[in-house]
Amino acid sequence: MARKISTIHEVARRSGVSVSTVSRVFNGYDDISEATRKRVLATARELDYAPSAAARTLVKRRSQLIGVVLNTGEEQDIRHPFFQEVLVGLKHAIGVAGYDLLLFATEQPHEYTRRARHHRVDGVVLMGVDRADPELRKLLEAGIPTIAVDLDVEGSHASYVTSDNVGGARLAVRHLHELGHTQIATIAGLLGTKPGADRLAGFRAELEALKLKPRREYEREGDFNMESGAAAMRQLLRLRKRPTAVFAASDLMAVGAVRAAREAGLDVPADLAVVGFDDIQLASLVTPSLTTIRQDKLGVGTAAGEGLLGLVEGGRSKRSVQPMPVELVVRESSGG
Amino acid sequence: MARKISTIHEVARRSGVSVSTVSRVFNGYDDISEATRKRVLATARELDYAPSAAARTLVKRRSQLIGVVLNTGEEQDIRHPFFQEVLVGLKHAIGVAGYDLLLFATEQPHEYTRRARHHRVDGVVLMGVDRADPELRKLLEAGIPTIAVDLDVEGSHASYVTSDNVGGARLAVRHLHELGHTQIATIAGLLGTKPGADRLAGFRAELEALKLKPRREYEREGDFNMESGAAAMRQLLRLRKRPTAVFAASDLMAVGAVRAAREAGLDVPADLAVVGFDDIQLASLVTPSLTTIRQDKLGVGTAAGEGLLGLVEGGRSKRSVQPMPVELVVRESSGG
DNA sequence: TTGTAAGCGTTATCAG
DNA sequence: CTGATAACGCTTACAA
Repeated sequence: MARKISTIHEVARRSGVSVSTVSRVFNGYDDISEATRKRVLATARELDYAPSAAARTLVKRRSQLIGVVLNTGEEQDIRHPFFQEVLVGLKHAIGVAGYDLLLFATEQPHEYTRRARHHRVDGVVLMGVDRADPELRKLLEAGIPTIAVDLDVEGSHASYVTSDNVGGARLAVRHLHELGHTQIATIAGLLGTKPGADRLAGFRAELEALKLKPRREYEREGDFNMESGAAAMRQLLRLRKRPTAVFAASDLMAVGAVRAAREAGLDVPADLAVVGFDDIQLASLVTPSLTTIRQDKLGVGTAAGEGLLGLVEGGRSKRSVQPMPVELVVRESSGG
Repeated sequence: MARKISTIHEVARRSGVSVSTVSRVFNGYDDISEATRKRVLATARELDYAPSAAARTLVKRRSQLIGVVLNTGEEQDIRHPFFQEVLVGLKHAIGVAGYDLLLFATEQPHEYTRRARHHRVDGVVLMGVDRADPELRKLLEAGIPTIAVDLDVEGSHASYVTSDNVGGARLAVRHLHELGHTQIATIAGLLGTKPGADRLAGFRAELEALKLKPRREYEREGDFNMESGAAAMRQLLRLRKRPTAVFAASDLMAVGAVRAAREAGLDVPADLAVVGFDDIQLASLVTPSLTTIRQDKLGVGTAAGEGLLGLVEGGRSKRSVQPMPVELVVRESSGG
């Protein structure tokens, strides 16, 4: 039933011109008489003609496609609403520039460099990719413009975008300090990830800036998920000098921490102040609502898209990596 | 820096065979001597050869690409984690079959039929598309295999997938009834959408099956979001004979309803039992935790992918539309 | 079992 | 301003 797709030849024939003329019209050249342009456009509309992306890619050697690697780990990443919003921002940014997104789906574990070449994508966005992924090196070596999210890759054709994790962590600690807390602990995210490491760094930096005594036992590593937050909190509560405030590197861990504290008979925020990170939807809906550091997820996606287009079109965009601004959102859990 | 992409000709030359032989090897034909196959594969690996998708698409007239229309409305859809999970399921299902996803990003409002032809996608998945979208008709007429999510399109090359909304609503009502409730209200979703309409239909059907008296004033329409749930609840509470239980057609509306009830001084579930729909992440994390109808979002995505591949590869898959099973998850808000 | 050659639908170069 | 024509990289009869 699929109506036959019409080609440039038909448009040419039906409007009495050559294919090159049609091609020129469709590529916006201006050395075309207004009359023929109109005629061509008209018959094209009649035939519902759409140029073949494949043919075009073949000769122009670029596809107007941006490849997206979205590692949806067994369970973890999927649950994280983060990527969805980033994707929306990305889609918008590259859409206005006339590109479409190619989401690599084929299951070959991590063969994305080959697939990028296969489709001749003009650039690649990496999301949820592990820094240890061996494909990463291959991709960078291939010279394909690349932007990673939350992973610090750099090179002449590669860059990354991430939120201001250090600044956000400092904001959180400062907030707690202003509330009078001096025994502030942290539940860090996976330290193998850039956000995990940076948020811990920010935590330490602000402690130092505030001249608060750093204590190793006040630093616990989680995996960004709720259960790990609860586990870490239980350990913190076992300390002889337990913290009165805790900065969790994700909202989910913060929720876990709150639960663990309550199970131990503590009141949040009266006995324990908690600050999270991300400002995911549930942050405002749990009880107590979560004070947190808001990431601009849409903005991260937009920045990734624009940064990538810079690399793709403008040659290397020398613009250094600018972390995306974050914002402290005060709610109940910190008692602020 | 981008290393030149090697072509089939180079592979052919370097391994001393013709291009057609290389082509045969890569297309898995078996009329190739084991010796040459090995040789070809070896040099291909050496050159890091990846066949050109564009060239292949041009001659085979199919792209191994599935187009995805993901309407991320100004705010609403984005916030809904639903699509992310469906996308993951879809990606997996079509990935194992060797397809990739093409996410239409270009901003032309709804020109997706043209874009589908432009890229010669083998099929299209529609998500978040409005039933009134004029492009919808064009797409179906174009004869491109299409599967919609939560939108009942049908045709020789089109079908859809959705959860068992009617059954889910009935489950919810029955649960409330078993708990002793007889004054059960509903906060429906947008009735212009398939899930909204079906959940209301299920609500009514179960009421009738249970021989409960239907009351028009116990039916309120929301828009799936929290605030609309709260607003609807406030109205329900104003009735002289207020309901003792309410089935909300989304978890977000259920949360809104709970809040409104509490603001009115009612206790949930003691004074009012609430059941939601979806089982999004926050359902288990709010207080009280939400009794709800769980949708298998991943399953919806997988079903969409498999159904589409059926249409694409097997010709029209005559399999009638099977709603995806849902499940009652009992938590605190219903007092169950 | 393998090679030759004609497309697939565009764009780009070169004439006119 | 417009038309031929040679690529672009691959698949597929058709030969050998």
